[in-house]
Amino acid sequence: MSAVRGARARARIEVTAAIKEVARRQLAAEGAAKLSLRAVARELGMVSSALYRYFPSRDELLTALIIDAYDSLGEAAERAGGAVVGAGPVARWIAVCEAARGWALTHTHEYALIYGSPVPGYTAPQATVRAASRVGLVLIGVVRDARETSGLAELPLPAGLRPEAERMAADLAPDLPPEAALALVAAWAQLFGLIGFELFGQFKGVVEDRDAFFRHAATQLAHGVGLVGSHR
Amino acid sequence: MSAVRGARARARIEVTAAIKEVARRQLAAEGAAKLSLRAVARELGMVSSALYRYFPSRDELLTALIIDAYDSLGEAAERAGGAVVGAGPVARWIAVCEAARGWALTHTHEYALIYGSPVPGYTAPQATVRAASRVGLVLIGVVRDARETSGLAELPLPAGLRPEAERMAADLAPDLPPEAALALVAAWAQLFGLIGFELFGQFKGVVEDRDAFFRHAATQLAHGVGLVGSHR
DNA sequence: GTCTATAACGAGATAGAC
DNA sequence: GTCTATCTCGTTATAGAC
Repeated sequence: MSAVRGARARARIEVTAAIKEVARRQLAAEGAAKLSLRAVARELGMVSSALYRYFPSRDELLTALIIDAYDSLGEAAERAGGAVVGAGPVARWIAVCEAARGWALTHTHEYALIYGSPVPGYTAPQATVRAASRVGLVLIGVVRDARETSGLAELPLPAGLRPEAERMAADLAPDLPPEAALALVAAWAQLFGLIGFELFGQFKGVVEDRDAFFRHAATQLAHGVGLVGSHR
Repeated sequence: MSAVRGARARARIEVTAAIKEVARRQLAAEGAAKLSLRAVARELGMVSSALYRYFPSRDELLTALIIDAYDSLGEAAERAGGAVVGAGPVARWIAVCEAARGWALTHTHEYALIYGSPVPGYTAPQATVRAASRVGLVLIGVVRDARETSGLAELPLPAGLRPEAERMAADLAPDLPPEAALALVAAWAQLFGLIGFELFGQFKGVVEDRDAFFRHAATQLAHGVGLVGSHR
């Protein structure tokens, strides 16, 4: 009985994974807007109605793909942040940024899914928020650790932004000073500006040595959030 | 004869404009991936084959929309940069950034078209490059002027990046020091990271006072490219 | 209980004959 | 330029296999 349940559960997991894999291929070929349950079913040798046992709607399949993408990126960032605990905070920051960029370069279409144009007619449910925040949390962690070891540089905080910055800090990192939370959110967005521009072709004809360019920009971002010290 | 030609030319311009306007509405409703000449024709009461007299293919229509979007954004940035010539360089920089953000907030779908995920199966032709560079040129102009008046702060230039930075400067702004060109390209990408995150919903639940937040981030970007002085 | 297959719906796109 | 026949799609109801 429980063995049967186990077998069934295993089969279910496998089919679910196969569906998502094929859907990701479709994503790459046709884009998220044209992701079609029928085409996925066809490629799997199933009938479209059978997919509804696994995903109650096309939008739920999209949501699953989005969450998977955020988690995959988040895991890459977390791994990178954990692998260099011994190094200085700037080096750790750069490692996390480079992990995010590396993931994006090897998962172009999943990146487009989560950070590119919204899919028309689809609105991301609350369920995606947790996964979406993972990279940001890693960056926060780097700054938090740096504060305890090397210390943080002084950061500006315009009077008008103090309430906003304090709310941000309360929500995201209660142990950090508000100006650090503020700078972190900005750096977080700017990081993905760099990655997106490279990925989506805006650097064509402009930036040649993209590895070195990114490393330098990431270093500047690190300084922007108050990290200090050599990046070696 | 020439009057007829004039009338014909005028009609052609009007129809072309109408086609693009309807196409932009489609862009908003269905996304660029699903932009269909047939649907545009239907909405105009024309037959799809008639559209081919104006745009030889769907891709050419897309290209026209992309160039229009870049030009519209570029014009907004240029106007903003020109309107505050008297002010300090930081204020000018912020004005240009805010113009870009303002345009993006009021032209969400056109923004998605040019800075969002690439349209599957479409590759932008060389013809889009000129229009795409306009915002960047305005930012370069602000730094150029600042260099002659208030001067620029010192900027870092890692040894390994010197060749890249010199090539950038040669291509984009031969009168600027290489480290300024480097910082400008990074700031340019980061600016659109901020705008894209706000537009595409990444700031939901994170940034509340978005006007003030953006102004602060833009100020930091200004400092990042070496601009100095008050932002009043 | 859990799954897959058949068939159908209403809507929309598409190709080709006329 | 119009019409029609044939495709696609998401989704549901239903019936039967394991």
